[in-house]
Amino acid sequence: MEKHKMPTKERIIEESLTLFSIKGFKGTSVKEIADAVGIKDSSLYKHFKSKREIFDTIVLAVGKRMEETSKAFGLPTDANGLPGEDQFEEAAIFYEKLTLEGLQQLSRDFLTFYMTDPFMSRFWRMANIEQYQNEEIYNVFYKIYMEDSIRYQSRVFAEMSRRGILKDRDPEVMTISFYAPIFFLLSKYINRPSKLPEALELLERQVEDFYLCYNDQQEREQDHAPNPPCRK
Amino acid sequence: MEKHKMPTKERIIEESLTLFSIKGFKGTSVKEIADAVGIKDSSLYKHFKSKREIFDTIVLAVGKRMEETSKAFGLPTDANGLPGEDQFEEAAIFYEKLTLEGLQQLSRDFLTFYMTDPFMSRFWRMANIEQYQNEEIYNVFYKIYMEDSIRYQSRVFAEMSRRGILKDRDPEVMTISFYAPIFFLLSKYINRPSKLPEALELLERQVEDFYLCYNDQQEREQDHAPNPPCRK
DNA sequence: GTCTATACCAGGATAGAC
DNA sequence: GTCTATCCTGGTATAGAC
Repeated sequence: MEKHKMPTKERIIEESLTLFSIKGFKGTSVKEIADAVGIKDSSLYKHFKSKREIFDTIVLAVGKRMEETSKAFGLPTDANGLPGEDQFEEAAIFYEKLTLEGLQQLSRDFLTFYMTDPFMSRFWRMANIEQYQNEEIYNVFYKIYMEDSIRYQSRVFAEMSRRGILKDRDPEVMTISFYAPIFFLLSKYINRPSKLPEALELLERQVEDFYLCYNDQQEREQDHAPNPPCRK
Repeated sequence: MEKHKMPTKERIIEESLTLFSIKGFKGTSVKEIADAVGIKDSSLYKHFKSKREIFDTIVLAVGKRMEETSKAFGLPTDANGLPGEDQFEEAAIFYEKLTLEGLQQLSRDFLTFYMTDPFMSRFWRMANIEQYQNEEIYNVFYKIYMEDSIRYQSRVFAEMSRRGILKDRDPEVMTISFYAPIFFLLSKYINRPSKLPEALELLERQVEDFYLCYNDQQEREQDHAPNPPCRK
């Protein structure tokens, strides 16, 4: 464990996040945090001037962390949740991946990341606990997980429909069809990281079916005879 | 308001649930509850012997309430989450409804119920807050919303595949495809009941698309020429 | 930057009058 | 079954020695 090499301030953040993500802000005492870090509660105030400040620091840190990592999944990176029109090269990464294997890779990485990344999984839980009480957390949680992702991916999927990669269906609906199962599995398994394989197995079948439903190139292997849509 | 006609004990339950669903158990003080009810905090102990007892009473009450109402949606009603084999007449209600209109009705009712039912919407939030801290709540929340629903509906959908109403796809996948968007919308809108129409509009499109993907009777109107599956 | 000691208050709960 | 008064614990935070 290199934990003991970490500066105390970071260790406080670390242990606080763990505790907040289980017991919530109110449910966690300063003494518990101090105990976990291995110092006296009063010493803690040399690093932060209040318990609240620890919490706020975490929220801030997550904001930064998300921005860094969101690019890895081709998610929007600026403040209002939409990439500039000229940022669409990033989206191109998506298009490349839109074979079944690419989609599965992407969704698998996404689920694995949120379930196992020590920072993100704890933040998910903390946000879940605090969302109704804390305006800022609510906005972050709601915006990141339920609005930005959907809005951005809708545009990607719309573009893919235009290119004939996906069927010509409502892009927002397709996005939710793709994203909601991931969100559901995340909610279900976030607290049981040991069951990640089970979650991934389910996800794989889910994405396979998504592809069956919405892929518009059913004869790709043979590379001819573009089929008519099932209906409409 | 007939609130004032209610016995004090019920009013305590009532106000506690509201507060717990926003601030959590730890975040809610006995004084806050008493204030909301309109009595002194000490008086509260004539009705419950501790704050914990109020909480437990709510959890218990919800358990009962759920059992009563779950039947309305054809959900399982016994302890282990599966209806007895002889209970499958209940499921028949499902089959009847499995026109597009029936499915939309069902999902609409479901979402509306959880978002607007004063008891259920608050319980959802409370369960969400307390799930990581409270074993019992976790089990209830997890079991009801993420396991029982899926397991039961999977069997219904499997039966429907067998009858040629739905395509012959993985029943569990179909169930999650149907259920996850509802779960997602519930998570997104549970705290914003005024946006119910927006949620319902999204849901309608979602279910319509589900039907497009999985219904196996694409030419029902004409009642002939059963089509081959899109693939496989 | 960690400790001990302490101030201070809020929250849960009880006793006893009415 | 509601009140006032009170107890006690535990939690946040500060002061000051080392």
